[in-house]
Amino acid sequence: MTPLNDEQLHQIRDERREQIKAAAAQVFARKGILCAKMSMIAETAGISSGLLYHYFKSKDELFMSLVQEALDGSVAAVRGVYELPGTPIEKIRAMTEVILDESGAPYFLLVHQARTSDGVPEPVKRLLLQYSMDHYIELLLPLFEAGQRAGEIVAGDSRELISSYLSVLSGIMVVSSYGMKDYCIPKVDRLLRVISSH
Amino acid sequence: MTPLNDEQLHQIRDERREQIKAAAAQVFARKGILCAKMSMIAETAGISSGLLYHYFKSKDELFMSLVQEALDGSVAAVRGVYELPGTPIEKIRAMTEVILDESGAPYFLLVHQARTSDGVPEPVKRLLLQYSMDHYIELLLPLFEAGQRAGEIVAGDSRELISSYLSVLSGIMVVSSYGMKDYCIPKVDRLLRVISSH
Amino acid sequence: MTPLNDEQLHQIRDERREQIKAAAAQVFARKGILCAKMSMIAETAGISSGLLYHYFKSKDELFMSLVQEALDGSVAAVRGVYELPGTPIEKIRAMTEVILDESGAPYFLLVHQARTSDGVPEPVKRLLLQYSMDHYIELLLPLFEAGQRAGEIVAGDSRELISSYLSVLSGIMVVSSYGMKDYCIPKVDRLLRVISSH
Amino acid sequence: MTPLNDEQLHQIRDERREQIKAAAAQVFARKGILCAKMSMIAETAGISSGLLYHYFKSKDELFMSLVQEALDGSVAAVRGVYELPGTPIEKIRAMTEVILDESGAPYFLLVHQARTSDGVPEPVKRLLLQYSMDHYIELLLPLFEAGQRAGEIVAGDSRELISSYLSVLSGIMVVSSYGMKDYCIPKVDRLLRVISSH
DNA sequence: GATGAATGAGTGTTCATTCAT
DNA sequence: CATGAATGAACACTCATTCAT
Repeated sequence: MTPLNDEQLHQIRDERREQIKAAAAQVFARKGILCAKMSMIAETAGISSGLLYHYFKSKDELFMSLVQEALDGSVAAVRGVYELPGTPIEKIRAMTEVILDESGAPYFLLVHQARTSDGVPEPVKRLLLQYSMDHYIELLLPLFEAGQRAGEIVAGDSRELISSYLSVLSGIMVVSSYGMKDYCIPKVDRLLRVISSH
Repeated sequence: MTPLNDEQLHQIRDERREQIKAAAAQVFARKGILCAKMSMIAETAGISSGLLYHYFKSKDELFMSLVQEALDGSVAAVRGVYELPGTPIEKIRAMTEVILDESGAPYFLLVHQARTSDGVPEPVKRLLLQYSMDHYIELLLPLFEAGQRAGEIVAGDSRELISSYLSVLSGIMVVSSYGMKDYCIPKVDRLLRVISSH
Repeated sequence: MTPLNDEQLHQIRDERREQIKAAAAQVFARKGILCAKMSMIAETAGISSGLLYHYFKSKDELFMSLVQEALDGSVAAVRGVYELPGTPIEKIRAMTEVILDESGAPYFLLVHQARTSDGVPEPVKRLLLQYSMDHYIELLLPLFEAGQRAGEIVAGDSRELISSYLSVLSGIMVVSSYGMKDYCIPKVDRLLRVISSH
Repeated sequence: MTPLNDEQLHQIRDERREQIKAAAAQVFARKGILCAKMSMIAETAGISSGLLYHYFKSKDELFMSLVQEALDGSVAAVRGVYELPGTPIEKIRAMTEVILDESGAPYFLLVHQARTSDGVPEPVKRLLLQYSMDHYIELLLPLFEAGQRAGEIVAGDSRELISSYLSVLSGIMVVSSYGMKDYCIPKVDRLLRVISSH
């Protein structure tokens, strides 16, 4: 009796969800929650605005699901640094390249928007508290300390060093995420000078 | 009962305009054009929203006049770097400190918003074309080249160097402009490592 | 694999229609036309919302078919009062009990909704004109007049008496139809006092 | 400097609020919260829909303020019964006349809608708990008991008697509140028969 | 026959802007 | 000059209805 079997239906739903999430990530990243229009997300995704609500209960829920995913991904990416080959500074260089690789830009901006915009729903705020910058600093601490011991990274307060480096990277990501020619993404080697002992 | 004379009226008018612009700069910087509400600007300025329209024809005009001012100011500030005492790198260090000094943050953010937000009125876009990053690069070129000749600044493509440095500074300004504990403003010395030859 | 024959199809169709009408009566009675959602009717009936439209062209048509049925049933019920055993007042008492018996409540409410809601489609309005309160008064007139002649019912304008009694009954049905503890259904004897001569 | 003085402003605001409340009472009473459209209230009040929101934060708040007022008024009216002249049954007759007087109908319906509709905001539900039917029964208890002692009111469970009478009255109000010729408001004497000992 | 994905018109609400005072 | 009441266009979200499968 069922005209489309469960598997087909499931596949359609999944595809649509991904299609919507991709469109939404782009729009939210650029505009922030308040300024992002659902109609614009729908248009970007190539669907009617009504259909958006078959897949996500509300703008807030859609935003939250994206932020959740971005945060999970970013933690995984940072954790993954330990699997990379090479000395500490080489690992950091590889991680930096991954971060600056523009494919992750929308997600970076998304989290930035979530951290800095008004109108962020309360559940997202709670989520962000769990993924504060300190969280990332702790994740990277062993790596930087190893680098310092190896003489590859300048001596000094490691947490402050990591915080500075991440702020620089975040800043670059944010300003360069708009596809504007005004800002450029510096070469990785230049950025590494901030922390390397040369 | 005595009607105010022209001069007094003019003075009131000027004071009000400044009062409004200060409030608007703050609100626009934090929210972007689209999300900044005229009512919020009025409230911040301590006046009625209706009065806003006696002084500025529209939100767009108000925004544009602020961007104009911020751009003029930033050019003046960058030009001023040549008046600062010391060697090239010392001048750059001083300029960096001024930029990162939070007092200039609202204007910086304002220009950033103007460059990256949607909904920016066409005249503002034209304005920004005249003040592209290249414009600042040209202004700073003699200084950086002098620094390179003096051996204070790493050798290499000076334009690319300046562009990278400005992007890093801009990024830091943007991410740290929200008073969030997540991002930190690195020490100036750390940032200078990006360009200095040590 | 063997396709169902016409008779079986017809039977399925009829069963479905009844299933839908039962669900719809319940939902319309509680919410009114405008607030009743087709999705809610579908869910109550245990079918997909799309299927609703195989059986009823539109919400309005579904509503109208229910109202038609409820009106026909109510006329039949009132006509049936003459078949009941006993004296006029005993017949009326029996009828009152049937009316207040909650099993008929959904249909009663349905007609009430049809009479009082906005958004009632024009054809339904025309239908209701044919089944005005006067129609019921005429049906009951012989019974009440017999009661008056028998001294069981208070003397006076019989039409006004019937109208008052029906209004009281309708009112009770409506306010008590929500399963709320705030309103109670009075004992039949109490209500009969309105018309009985004691 | 202030162009309209506070008093004038206050007066305009009060007038508008009353104008809106009158329109809203009418629309809410007829349609219930969910089906009442703010645009319709605005139209009924003769103002733009935007202006509604200068005076009431939301549909819910508007609804609640009306329900609050209606409940306060109804309690005051019932309490006022003790100030009326005459014997207990005469007081009740007077009170009944006041209730059935159509001027209060919209408020009656409003409370009815609040008690029975879906979509009633939580604060209103809490309000209604405080003004349950039991509340009114307690208010009227001394009066009915006095009537019973005086032999004017039939003996029996007074609370049940009051509850029945109020249900009958409420029902009449509700069904007759739509300005429909189908239902009539019975004469007060007829309704009093429900409780009087004759 | 049966499903549920898809659409689009309509509703509650916000906000830039105007205007009477 | 100054106010805030008033408007209307725009946006988030809902729901009757259609249609491919």
